[in-house]
Amino acid sequence: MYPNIPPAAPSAGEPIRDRLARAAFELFTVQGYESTTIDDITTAAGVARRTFFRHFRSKEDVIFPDHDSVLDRVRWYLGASANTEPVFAVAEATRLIFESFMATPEQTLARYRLTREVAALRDREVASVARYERVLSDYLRSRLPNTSEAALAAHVAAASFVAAHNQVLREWLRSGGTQSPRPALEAALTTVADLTAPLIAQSRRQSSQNAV
Amino acid sequence: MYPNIPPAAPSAGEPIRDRLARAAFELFTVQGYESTTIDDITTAAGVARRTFFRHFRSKEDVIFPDHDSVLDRVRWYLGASANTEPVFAVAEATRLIFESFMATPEQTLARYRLTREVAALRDREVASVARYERVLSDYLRSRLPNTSEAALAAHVAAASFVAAHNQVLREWLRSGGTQSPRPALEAALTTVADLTAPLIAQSRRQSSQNAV
DNA sequence: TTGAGATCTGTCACTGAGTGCCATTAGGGT
DNA sequence: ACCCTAATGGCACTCAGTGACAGATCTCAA
Repeated sequence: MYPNIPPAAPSAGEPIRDRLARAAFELFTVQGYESTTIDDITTAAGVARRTFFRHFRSKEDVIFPDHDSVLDRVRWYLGASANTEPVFAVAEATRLIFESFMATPEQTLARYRLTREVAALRDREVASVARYERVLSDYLRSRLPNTSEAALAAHVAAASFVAAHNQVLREWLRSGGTQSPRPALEAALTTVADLTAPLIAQSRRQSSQNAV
Repeated sequence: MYPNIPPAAPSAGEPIRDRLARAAFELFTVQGYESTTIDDITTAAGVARRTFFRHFRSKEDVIFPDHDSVLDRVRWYLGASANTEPVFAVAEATRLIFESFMATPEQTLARYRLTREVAALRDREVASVARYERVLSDYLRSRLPNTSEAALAAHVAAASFVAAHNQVLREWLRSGGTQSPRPALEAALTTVADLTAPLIAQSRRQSSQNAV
């Protein structure tokens, strides 16, 4: 005799974490994010309510799976790029981020549809992006002299790369993920690299301290 | 006979909304954000719990007062700038945003101290900033041809101005608000304007459609 | 002064997210 | 069979946020 009747949904040897994520996505898209409770999700996945919070920190977390691991990979790459041209390294880091979204296109698309409608999820997405921007600007600052001009250049360059990334990703998402976005990404990265390279180079040269 | 005994704290004719905000700031800084409940705030302000949510949408909202009205002012200004040079208008809009923070310096400083320590508040701050960036890029897009190069230029320029704004504000906050940040802001705006003006100008010229 | 209408507040009950604690179960190795 | 560990179920609890209703306050008009 089993303590729980297994759920009707197909869920053979699928890990509980995946079952929860799949159930959550389905319910969110069908009946909306706010009107889906954790109880709905866990019931659909055939597990106890408490188990949900052992796999995801919050209800929002089930939508944003592995930003942390991507962040770690980006940090690791930049940590190993101490002798690379800074702007080149940041461009490559941006590619890493972009490819992490393209690794699971259908999930990225589903998340995009949700974030367009739910303000809380949009804000969460924005917060994740800000973390990437932070990693990029921290790296650039580490490669530049400790002046406020250099700090400004680092932040502007990081923000520009992230903006380019987002713009290409958004356009791909809006198109429904039809064509490959990589050529557009390369074009955007080239534009931003050409734009920011002089700014970074200039702030590297001057050891003359700060401003105003 | 009064239905409630007035609280010990001085709170004569002060509007309830201000009483709540003041009590919240004090409690947050003394005993931390998470360990302060709405009950703590309303008890300190001498009002009912329900009243808090009539003045603020959420617990976080009490920290971020009037972003909406600032957004409206920025939108209004940009709406009236249909004949201004786009980059100049965005620079002026950035000044508007910056001055809205400088209008209440001590509150801006207190909020900064809180956002440094509480992740939820930091994310909220980031979301607010993203809304400003959105307004700027929407304006730029409205002033540019409908090509993907122009969209990219608009987003990169908007992100650059916002990054410059944030960098100057952060440096002023870190310094404890000692000197006037306006010269640094002007220098940063000049840098970013010089950087993005060619990008915007180029995307205005070409009516040749899109890329890739 | 009085009364009608609108606005604000107090009170209560409720939903739902998230946490702490403990018992139970499953699996793995000895 | 026996431990040991990790994962799950179940329960109780705190707290944010909302809905509904009653009471209080204010304004304006007659």
